[in-house]
Amino acid sequence: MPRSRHSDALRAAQMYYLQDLTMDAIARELRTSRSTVSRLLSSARDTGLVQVQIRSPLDSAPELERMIREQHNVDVHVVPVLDTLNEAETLDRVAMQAARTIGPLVDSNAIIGIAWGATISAVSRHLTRKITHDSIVVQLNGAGNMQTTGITYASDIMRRFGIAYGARVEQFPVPAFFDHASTKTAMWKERSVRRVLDLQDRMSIAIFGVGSVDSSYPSHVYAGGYLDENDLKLLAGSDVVGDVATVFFRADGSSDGITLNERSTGPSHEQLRQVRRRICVVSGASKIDGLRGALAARLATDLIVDEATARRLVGFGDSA
Amino acid sequence: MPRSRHSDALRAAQMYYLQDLTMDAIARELRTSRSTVSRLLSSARDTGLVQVQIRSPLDSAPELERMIREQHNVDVHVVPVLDTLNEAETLDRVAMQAARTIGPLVDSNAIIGIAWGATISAVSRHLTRKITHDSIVVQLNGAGNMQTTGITYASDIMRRFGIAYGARVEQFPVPAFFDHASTKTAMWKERSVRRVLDLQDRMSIAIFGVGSVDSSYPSHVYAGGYLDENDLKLLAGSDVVGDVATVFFRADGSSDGITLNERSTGPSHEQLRQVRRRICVVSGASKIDGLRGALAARLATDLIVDEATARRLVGFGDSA
DNA sequence: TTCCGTTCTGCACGTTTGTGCAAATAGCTT
DNA sequence: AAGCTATTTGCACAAACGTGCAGAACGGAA
Repeated sequence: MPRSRHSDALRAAQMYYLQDLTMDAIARELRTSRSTVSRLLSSARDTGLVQVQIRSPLDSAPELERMIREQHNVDVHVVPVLDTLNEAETLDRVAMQAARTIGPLVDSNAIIGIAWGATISAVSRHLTRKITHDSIVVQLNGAGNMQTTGITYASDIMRRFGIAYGARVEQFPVPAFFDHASTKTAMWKERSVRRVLDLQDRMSIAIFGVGSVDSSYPSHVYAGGYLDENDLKLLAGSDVVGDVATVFFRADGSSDGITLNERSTGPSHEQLRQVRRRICVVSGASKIDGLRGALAARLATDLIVDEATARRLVGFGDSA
Repeated sequence: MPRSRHSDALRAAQMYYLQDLTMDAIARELRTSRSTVSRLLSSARDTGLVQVQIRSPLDSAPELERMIREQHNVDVHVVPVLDTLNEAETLDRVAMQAARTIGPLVDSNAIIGIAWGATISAVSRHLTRKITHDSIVVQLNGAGNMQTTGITYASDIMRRFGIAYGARVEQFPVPAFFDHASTKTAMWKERSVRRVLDLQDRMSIAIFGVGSVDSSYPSHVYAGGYLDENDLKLLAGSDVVGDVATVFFRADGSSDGITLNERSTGPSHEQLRQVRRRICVVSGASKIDGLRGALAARLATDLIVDEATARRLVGFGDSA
């Protein structure tokens, strides 16, 4: 970047955030206008030059967070939102806070696995930039369905992550579900596919939402033409409560004997649990059953969740 | 710490910094006035709940920083200041930025060694709080002189560090220099003194300025009645250019044969070099000779310095 | 309970900051 | 060099913010 532009942004940021000067004073030192300084600072913020972090000392964390942390053994971030907000607004705010919470966790040489979905799509729209080296963003599960190849939707998400972290993007150009398990077996031996699977094996961070069967704001998976009537009947008959990356589970976290999973392209739960950092983003109380299942399956090490859902999770529906 | 006050500050901080809401919107959600939110946020900032960090990606660091980093093998933070500012203003801004730069380096269980002096005193006035557990702040060198015990001056500095990091404070109630080296030898065997020396041995962070002999803004050491005429003559006759924690060195970093050091209560350079993180704060171009010596002696791992002095250090006195 | 000292709150005002817009500048192409 | 487009700049205005002050709420002590 224009050498002087970037270094001015750095100087301005230091003076503003570290020395408490006003933009006016900075403008004079930099011999430019105050508005330019305002813009320099905002560019410093969203190129990740300035990093704002909120560190709630664990021992003074609110009751709610402590309870979830202990009951489910996850690092939890409760996003404060009025429970009167509608689902879309809540999602937006959860997504924004999630994006900023994820930022500091991403490092150079990371391999970041991303599951597509409404929640993660929202997150991808709020990422702040952070320059890393040799990071890779890898898609966790196929996005094709009967109508489309799903490329644009999923790849937009992937691309945004790639841009934000300066990372290479590896798409996964397969359908979400194969029609026949045998096709999957065959494809999984193809070298082009293996390359992606190998990356998934080595990923250091996974980021995903959860699908919930009874969600009133239904996940793409259940509504978007990924499954046919037969599949849906199958699901209904097997106590499935939700999915992570199109791999289904029951309320107790188990997933053995769910035949649909054999045709799914997402990573098995066992494989997912190998990942050091597994970040689950959940917004909306209707996902509560799916979330419970995912936690029971120990799929997440970190949970970012709106306050109302967090309350439901520990049992009390209203005030603190 | 009224439970609700602190947790409101946390919520407000999350909404403001992580969700980009305005204070007005936050006030409505919290059912309070906007001004209260403003105050909540500022308390969140200076209790360390909100941490602002500036991370200049090393490879895009300005020329100046890179040169110093390579020439002297230190992690350097150049504080941007107009070179037209007077010494006092420069000191203030360097001190503020130093305080905020040090913050993130302090962790729980740290043993922090502090040298008193005009520079560190200024730093101590700008520390932002950060809650740690079981940290200890230990004084590196005595502050007594012929007129006073030096207790109040040095202990104010120490106390401020202690408060900022919630750390226990260990003073060092000895003079800056003994009149007789033999007294030092004797005292160094006393258990009350040993306790402090043992802490110094185990310190994980040391924070100090440098004294420079020719400083036009003379260090306390050279002006404050710590040394008598004889001592000063001794110094003049031995090529001394400066000191760190009242231990002197020459331009090449050597300190052998400087007899005054045998009576000084500060840690030997050898001992200081054992410390993992050694942060040197320097403000004012008149300290350049002292700084050069300190760097030659490899006393610092981190250097925080004003821009004008940094320029002099690498040789070009003016513009970039 | 009343009293008094302390802390907290909201208001009002002045200051600081974000941003649409038009002019200026920089970067390319011909 | 001229011409064209894409950025960048400063201005002016509106929005957002910090803070002194006076009154309210709180927390003991008598």
